Amino acid sequence: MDHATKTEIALGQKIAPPMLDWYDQHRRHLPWRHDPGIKANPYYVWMSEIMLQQTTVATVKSYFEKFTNLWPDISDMANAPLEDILQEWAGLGYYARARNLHKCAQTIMQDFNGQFPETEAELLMLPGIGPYTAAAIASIAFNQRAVVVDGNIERVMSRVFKSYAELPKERAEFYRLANLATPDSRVGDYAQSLMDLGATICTPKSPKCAICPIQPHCLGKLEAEGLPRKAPKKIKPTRKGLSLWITTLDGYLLLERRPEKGLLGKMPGLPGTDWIEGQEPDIDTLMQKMQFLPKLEHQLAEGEAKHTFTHFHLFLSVGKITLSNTCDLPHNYFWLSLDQLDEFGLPTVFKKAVSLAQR
DNA sequence: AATACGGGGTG
DNA sequence: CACCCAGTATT
Repeated sequence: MDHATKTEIALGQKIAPPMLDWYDQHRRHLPWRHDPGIKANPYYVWMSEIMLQQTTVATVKSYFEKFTNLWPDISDMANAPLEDILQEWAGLGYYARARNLHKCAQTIMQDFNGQFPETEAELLMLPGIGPYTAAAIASIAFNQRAVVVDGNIERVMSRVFKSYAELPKERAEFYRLANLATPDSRVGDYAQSLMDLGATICTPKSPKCAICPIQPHCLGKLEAEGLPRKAPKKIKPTRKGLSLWITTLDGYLLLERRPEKGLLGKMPGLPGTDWIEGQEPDIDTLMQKMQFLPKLEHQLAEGEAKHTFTHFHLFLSVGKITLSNTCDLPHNYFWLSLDQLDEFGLPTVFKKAVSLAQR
């Protein structure tokens, strides 16, 4: 399983010391990052790591501040209604993270007496915590040796060891290399130093090898920009859909709560058709679904909202309907006062549709 | 092993 | 526009 050569072992051991020195000198202040010598707040470490999954530091900062102000500790988060958490998560994406955040907080209150488990294996069993996050929390919050491997660290390892392993297929090879480089002490600082390095110096394009603290040991520096090797991406198909902007004369907008599973699960949104590849939106089926409304003739807003999800492009048109007043609704629909719309937490695709309807 | 799952920033 | 990002859960 672990067939490291003596050369690999020797190289691995050269990485942590200069990285920790560099971290001590260049450590960035981040809202969730504890000062040197101060104990980490596991709740902050957990919250930040969940938010940072596939999401940049710049994007996360304001969300982290908002969440820790609204819910200062794990019991506050566990007791909050899920709808409130989704409302505040809106715009950050990957909404299963928010649902799992809530579930995880409740699990920790019920099964762990409100205290985070400190081992990688226990953390791994919690909702929303996978191999990366379990290792990150164990090392950063509890100073346990754990092999932390994220996209940054894969890139740094591929370059330092000049590995031609291809992502995502050979992810295990980068774990093996990262293990060779992981020290036994200050593991949390070490993991964060590598991630900072990947974000600022060992970048995907135009890496700044000239100022890299481990450049003297780096085997791949001459071909850094070509590493790591990655499988070609699939092309995204294009889907089309129609959303409905249904308002009343007394100033309410019709919204629906989306199903728990699937895209934008449990988030609020404009009612509309399914989003389908290769055919026009199925308006007949939509109108049958909206039979509870007194009037169904819509007027098409000019243009389309364009939005790209992880695995498809969307062209969304908007049909406008004006009703004289509100009416009774099925349980997954609700009226929102237009006064509250601007600060209401809608997924970005629906924010775009709203701005189209309001033009 | 492959696919579903957001959105913003960058070159 | 394509690529990237402090990945996880499901199939």
